[in-house]
Amino acid sequence: MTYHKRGEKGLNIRDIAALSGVSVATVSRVINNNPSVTVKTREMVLSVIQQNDYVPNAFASGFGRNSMKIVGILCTDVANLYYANALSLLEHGLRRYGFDTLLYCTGTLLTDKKGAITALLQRRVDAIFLIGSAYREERDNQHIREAAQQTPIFFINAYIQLPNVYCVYCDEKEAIFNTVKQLVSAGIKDILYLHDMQKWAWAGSQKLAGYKEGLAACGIKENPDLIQVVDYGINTVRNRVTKILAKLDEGSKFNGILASEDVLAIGAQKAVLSQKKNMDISIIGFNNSQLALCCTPALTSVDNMLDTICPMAVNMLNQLFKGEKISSKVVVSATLVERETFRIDKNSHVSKIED
Amino acid sequence: MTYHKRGEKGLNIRDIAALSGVSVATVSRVINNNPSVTVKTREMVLSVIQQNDYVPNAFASGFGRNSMKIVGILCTDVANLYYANALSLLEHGLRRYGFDTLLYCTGTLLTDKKGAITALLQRRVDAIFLIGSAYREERDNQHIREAAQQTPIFFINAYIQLPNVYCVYCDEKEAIFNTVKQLVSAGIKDILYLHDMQKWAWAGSQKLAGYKEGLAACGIKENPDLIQVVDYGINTVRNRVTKILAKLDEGSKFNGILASEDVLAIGAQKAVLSQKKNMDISIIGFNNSQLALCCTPALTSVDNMLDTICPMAVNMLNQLFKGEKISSKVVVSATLVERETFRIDKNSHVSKIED
DNA sequence: CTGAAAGCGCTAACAC
DNA sequence: GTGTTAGCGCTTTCAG
Repeated sequence: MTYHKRGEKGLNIRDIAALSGVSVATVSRVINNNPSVTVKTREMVLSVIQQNDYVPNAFASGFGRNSMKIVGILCTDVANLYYANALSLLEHGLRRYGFDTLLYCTGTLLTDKKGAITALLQRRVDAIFLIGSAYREERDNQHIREAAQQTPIFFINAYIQLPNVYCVYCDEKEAIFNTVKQLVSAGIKDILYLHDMQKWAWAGSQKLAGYKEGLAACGIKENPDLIQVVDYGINTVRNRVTKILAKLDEGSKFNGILASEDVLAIGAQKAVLSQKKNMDISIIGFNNSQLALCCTPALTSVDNMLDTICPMAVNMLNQLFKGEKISSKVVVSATLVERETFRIDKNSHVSKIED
Repeated sequence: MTYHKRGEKGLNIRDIAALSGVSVATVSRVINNNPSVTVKTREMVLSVIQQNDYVPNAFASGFGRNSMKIVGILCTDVANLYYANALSLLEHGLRRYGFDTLLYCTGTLLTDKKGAITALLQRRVDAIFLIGSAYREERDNQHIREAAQQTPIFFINAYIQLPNVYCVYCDEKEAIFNTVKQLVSAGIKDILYLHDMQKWAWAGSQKLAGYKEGLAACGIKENPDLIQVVDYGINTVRNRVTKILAKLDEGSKFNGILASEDVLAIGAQKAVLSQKKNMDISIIGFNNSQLALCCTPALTSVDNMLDTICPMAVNMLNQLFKGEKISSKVVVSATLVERETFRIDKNSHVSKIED
């Protein structure tokens, strides 16, 4: 790290200025497309830049300008299709507005989540996106509050009320609520509800509440045996459901399965498919991921609208930077994507579900 | 963008120095855990930092140090599980070495791929990772060569020979070759090969070559009808295979399917499953993605070893920075993950495949 | 339209 | 051990 010497790292703006016989200010103007430069001068400088393969240093530039044109995105795990999808949508949107994306896969440990936010603050990112409700801590969100004092924070699919944080999410409680009603309208009244609670507490409890209230709204008494907390994973769910199916006759029975995640639904489906007897059980997943397309019969799934949420959040960021006022909370409704494991029309004679 | 004034952006190192009654150098030392500072002074400064919520500017720091501790990662599409997986593995590895990850999802257009590389160069990233063979252009890789003059480039699962670029990949040709041999040993001699050629030309042709050579090695004459170029997508493949199955009797027949991607294999599986007659067709996918677990029967798939490739590449980067010599090319062998759609033991009486 | 010069926040010689 | 100070490469006022 020898100092006081340069050149090994390529040319800088000063070199280009010298080579073009203009000042650094002019070169800077050319680089930044500042109109107040003669066409002649501009082309001159440009050609010097070309010929010398000059690559302006974006950080020095952002450093001077006090904006790095970078936003940080946090998710617990990109290898999970849901986050990968959200990330993909956000990244594309942000790039269109000229922002680069700094990615942090934090896992679910609080210290790591905090660490990522601190690092992002040190990087002086222009904004932070938090994907999923894993970033809304149950107890103490002080670190979010503090971070938001430095830079705007966007929650994707989670809600929390804090200054300078903006939440855009899908109403998953309502989504489950409606889905339950649709199942019931189709004559499916005994619904096994599968969810993985341990993480993402907030979203999990929202969905569960939707299930319970949905049943209540239909005048159905909830059966505790039909609410199953499972570990995330196809096989664990498969085993669990297989066991439940085995003692079906003994007590609780069900003719529908609603899961808080496609993976769980698929695990359940495998359990059902492996039964000897040909059971007619409707299954509905959640997230409408690619996985829902891979299983056979293809999984009907609740779409939590990442396609609309993510671009929306990006737009909001842009408006914010333009100085416009933006809402601190926007919530969109989910959509049921019907595939082979449940169809509204096929299962009932009501073609529309009324509220 | 008012200049010549500060404070609105928070404190800087000079403020902390003043508040602690020491010099900026000392504060810098404290921040960077430089041991040559009295415990007393250190704690003093630290407490001042704490009390004032001072957040050092990582860019100014990297700027001085001439390393941003950032690496750029390019992939064509994070929403694709394969890339998401690779990204996840790389990101984790890099973070352990203190690097942040700048993500670019470039798509497959050359201009966008070039643009991303240029942007990364402007960001002065410490290295660039390119995931997948989509970044190895068929004709002209001049931009890669030039970029590599500025910063080391790592290809993940692709090979190209250029100064300062390092390739770590899985020998997919060999993988397909061996798989064909295993199928044949199991008595499956008529193998429908499904691949999507249009993009990732290099990887695609490698695999195809593996298929052809595999057949040749087994003394089987290749049947052009059994080599199908398809578009990526479950349903398009499903339709294609359904058509082929329909006219099975007319000409070509097959009792095995080998696909260059799990998604294709799953599409084919759906076609097979929907046949009336109970067909015994072995299916093997490629990538060993989560999708392979979702379908029923679960898909046997070739694992191209991202789990070993990615950490390995990260290690190499680290060695490179430590000044050690690293190999410009490391290639690992694939592994066949047996699931329900094909089992070596079940299908043949050879428990081991000999070369 | 162009140039001179003062920063941006931090690092690392070098001197004490 | 600690302080002084000259940069890092670029932006932006302010004069001209």
